[in-house]
Amino acid sequence: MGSSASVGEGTVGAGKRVAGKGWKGKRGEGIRVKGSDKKGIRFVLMDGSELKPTETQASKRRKVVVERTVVTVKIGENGGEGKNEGPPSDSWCWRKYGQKPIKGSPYPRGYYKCSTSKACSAKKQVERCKTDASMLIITYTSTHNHPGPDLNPKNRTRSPKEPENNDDRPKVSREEPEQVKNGCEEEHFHYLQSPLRINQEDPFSGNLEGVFLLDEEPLSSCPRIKASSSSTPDENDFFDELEELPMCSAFTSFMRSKFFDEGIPVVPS
DNA sequence: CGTTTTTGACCGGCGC
DNA sequence: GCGCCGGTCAAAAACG
Repeated sequence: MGSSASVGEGTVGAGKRVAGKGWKGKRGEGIRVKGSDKKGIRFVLMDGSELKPTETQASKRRKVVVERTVVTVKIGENGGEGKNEGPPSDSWCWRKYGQKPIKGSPYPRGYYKCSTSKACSAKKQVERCKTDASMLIITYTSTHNHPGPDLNPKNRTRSPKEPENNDDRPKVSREEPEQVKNGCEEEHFHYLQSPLRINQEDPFSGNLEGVFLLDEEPLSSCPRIKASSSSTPDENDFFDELEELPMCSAFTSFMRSKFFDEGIPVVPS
């Protein structure tokens, strides 16, 4: 399926890259040494500090204390007029470091790291909604530990690689000729859902610090999504599942205003 | 030339 | 205890 799309865009073949040439065997020589520290999983605390598996109870539960913010966006079908202001959440530079097919989803998930600062542990995962390819589900993990790029367009001197707009999707255009030809579709997606901070540790813990906790994506809370996207039975099924999630419009409204006002929500310290 | 992307392999957690 | 799956790393290639 060379039609894999952007988020996952996957697919190798799709791209311009002539993979297949000498790509194999690169690691087959046993380069990877078991036990090497390269694989260290970092546990980022809500306050941005990091803990090493070996020195924290987190070693037992990887999801602990990992802050996550989920944003659902719709790839604009049109110019997305006013929305061009752009997603405040992505004024950062992201560098893709991996991609993996996800079970249950026809689209692969892309993994991005903040490239603004090497020391920054901020990451994000971008995947397409399994039921609606026009929708992107972006999950931000950790927070930026640096000032970050200036949100002012005139001051934005981010990486030369990224398109100067909403860079939620760093390079979709490179391998998604089909969409690209339509213009700037991907550059004008709309936010359908406010970002939500998810603390996977324990939804019931009292350690909220003003942060809302959710168990799943908030799609169900956004009527617009259903209204505009529900076009197939599958989707209904998909949303049906989500409807079980506890959400309230007041909450989303709050988050949305907060989000657009501050950009990427940062953990209050 | 430097940076980013691509992609297979590896690691570790979790479920059964 | 085993297998599955998600997440991350790093080499090589491509892009600007």
